[in-house]
Amino acid sequence: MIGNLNDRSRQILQAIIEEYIVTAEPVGSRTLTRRQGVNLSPASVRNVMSDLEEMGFLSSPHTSAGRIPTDRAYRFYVNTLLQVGRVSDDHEEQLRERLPLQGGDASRILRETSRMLSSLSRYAGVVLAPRFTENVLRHLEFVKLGGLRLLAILVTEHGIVHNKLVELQEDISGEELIRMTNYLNSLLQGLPMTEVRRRLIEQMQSDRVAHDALLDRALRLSKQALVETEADLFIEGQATFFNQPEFAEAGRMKELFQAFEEKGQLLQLLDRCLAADGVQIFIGNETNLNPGGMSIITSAYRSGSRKLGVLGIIGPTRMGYARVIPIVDYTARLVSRLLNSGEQQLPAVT
Amino acid sequence: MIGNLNDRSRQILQAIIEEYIVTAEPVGSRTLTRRQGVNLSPASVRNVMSDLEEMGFLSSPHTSAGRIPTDRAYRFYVNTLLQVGRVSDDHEEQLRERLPLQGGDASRILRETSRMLSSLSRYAGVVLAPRFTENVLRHLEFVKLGGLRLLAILVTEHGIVHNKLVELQEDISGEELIRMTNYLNSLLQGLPMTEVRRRLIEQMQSDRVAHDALLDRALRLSKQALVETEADLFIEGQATFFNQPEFAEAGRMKELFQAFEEKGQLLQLLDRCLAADGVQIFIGNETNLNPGGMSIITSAYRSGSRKLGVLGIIGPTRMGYARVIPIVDYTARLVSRLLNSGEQQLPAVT
DNA sequence: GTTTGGCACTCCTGATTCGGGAGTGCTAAC
DNA sequence: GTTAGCACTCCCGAATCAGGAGTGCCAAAC
Repeated sequence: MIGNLNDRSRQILQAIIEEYIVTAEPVGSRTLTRRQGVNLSPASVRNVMSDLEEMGFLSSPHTSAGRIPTDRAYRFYVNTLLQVGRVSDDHEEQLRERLPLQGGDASRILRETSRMLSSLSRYAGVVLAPRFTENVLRHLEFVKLGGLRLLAILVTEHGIVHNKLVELQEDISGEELIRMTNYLNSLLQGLPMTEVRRRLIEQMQSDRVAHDALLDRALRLSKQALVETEADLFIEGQATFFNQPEFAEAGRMKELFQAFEEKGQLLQLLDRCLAADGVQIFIGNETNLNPGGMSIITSAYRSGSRKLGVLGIIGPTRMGYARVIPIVDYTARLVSRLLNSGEQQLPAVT
Repeated sequence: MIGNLNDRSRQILQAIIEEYIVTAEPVGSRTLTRRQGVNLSPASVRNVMSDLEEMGFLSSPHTSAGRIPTDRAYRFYVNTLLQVGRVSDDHEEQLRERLPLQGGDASRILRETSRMLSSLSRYAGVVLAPRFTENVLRHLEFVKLGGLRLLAILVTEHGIVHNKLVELQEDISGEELIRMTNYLNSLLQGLPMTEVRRRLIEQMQSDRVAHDALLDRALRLSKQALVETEADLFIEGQATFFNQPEFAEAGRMKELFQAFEEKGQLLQLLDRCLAADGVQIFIGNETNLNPGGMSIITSAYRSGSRKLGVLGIIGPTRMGYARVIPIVDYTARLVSRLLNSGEQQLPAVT
């Protein structure tokens, strides 16, 4: 049934969608004919619109209003009508210039990415930081704090730092700590996190460890430190939703912001996005987000073939897809490069 | 002029404020007399109200509406009328139970604190993480990432971790790195950050360093790593503002959320709060926040006599001060204890 | 047979009107 | 000093109304 549209219907559907994206008002036949590119009488357009409505591409808020596109229409639009261009030179320049933050560690770059996504798209930007478990361990360090508290610091390949507090039952000397750290690093460095866990358990049963209480303790401590933490999620530009008339109603807006604060739904959705390749687009109800009427456009950033995380933008379903898709696409590529190589133009140190 | 109020005026002012805090509607003389505790006729009340208005404690939105308290009234209320109780047992229990997060590092505890502040007060919670510069350095570590990138990790006394990326001009061996790290730690550990900088510069001019290129390099690297980062600020429960009728208007709400996203103003304000002792209250315009009509109640959390950061709540000026002040006060004490000693009930490790 | 003009009808929207309610200030009586 | 009474003000919500934009359908035109 989809795609079962002749040229004229497509043209009109496209015109309606694009008009609606700009005005946020139901589009009437008359309005449409005034648009450049539609050379038909209102009555003809009405016939086509009526068909489109029957096919589920349009709906009317009430009898004598214009039509608005359904989720299905947007889906069709994105899949077959839309032609995506390249990112504009200006946007490209801004991204290349502002993303490689001076002395920025990975989290700061990701947060700034979220800001940039928002400011360029004029919707909200989202960046899901690399899942801890999907990463390669670069370094493991224990730092003694006051009392019996020990801070475990884990650094992944791409400079993402995680830390976790563990409480000791009995004190440990500085030398023991160093020995532990050395042992663990030689054991675990360079392993993907998924491997790390396995290696720990394996090692616990080895002879060497059975005869060395300190090593045993080290393994148990690091197992503690590896408990998965909640994923970091940067959302910036939430306030852009105040510009969208479809969220003008206070109740909707409240729901929206509560969803943003809670993050659970969003994390789930972004996990789905992470699974797929290339630019992902979820439209309206496809997102399963609670206050409906939102779409999300994402792309994974990666290191070689391994996906690190996901970034993109969230806006109303009535969104400038053509404009935004290239931004997301380009940003994902750029961030991939930034996190991987030393492309950052940092002030060098001798 | 302030305090120049007889008993009856005070009683009435208090009644008006408390009524307005609950209803968010201008309070009329008639309404007030129906309130328990006011045994006067509406006409008498009107006389008093008229006086209070002239003194700047009340204002009327228009001729025939009731009166609403001015900032000045709230200030008077907070200073002299209000009697602050203790935090409720239930709240105390919730805080003691949920704040010592399993394996939570300091930032997670602070974020959770912000959430708790919001959920108990039903306003927005804010927590300003310890300023880097106000802290004592516990440990300094360099981790080599891919290429010539080096990740500097700084841990403060209370387990706050900062990290910064620096780019090397020429490669460095693992051994050299260890030597560097050892040297720096022995030099800087235990020093307050303000001292650290001084010590670095002092050391750079010493004989020992002049004859050892590696040490020189180490000093320069750590100087880079010490560039101040923006302070972390956790705001949770922003959506509570949707429940406040005075922010119902979309324009105000938009301004509010933009201010929250931008954080600059808020940081400034919290810095002011950090300067003072005990529970700080800024009312309405005293906050200098952009969308007016907000108040903030804060208290510093500390380590011994040194203040680490500030936490509190932000709500509309029309806020349940009596209810909220004890929450903020207690939370600040609790967080101070949590960050300082090993009071956290973590699963122990042998 | 597609396209189009015409027409009756629907429904939202914004402006206007209007009465009730709540509150005020003033005055005079207690 | 306190209070009852009274005239007046102003907001607020409901009701009304006209205008505009849009629709569906039909019949004529191409």
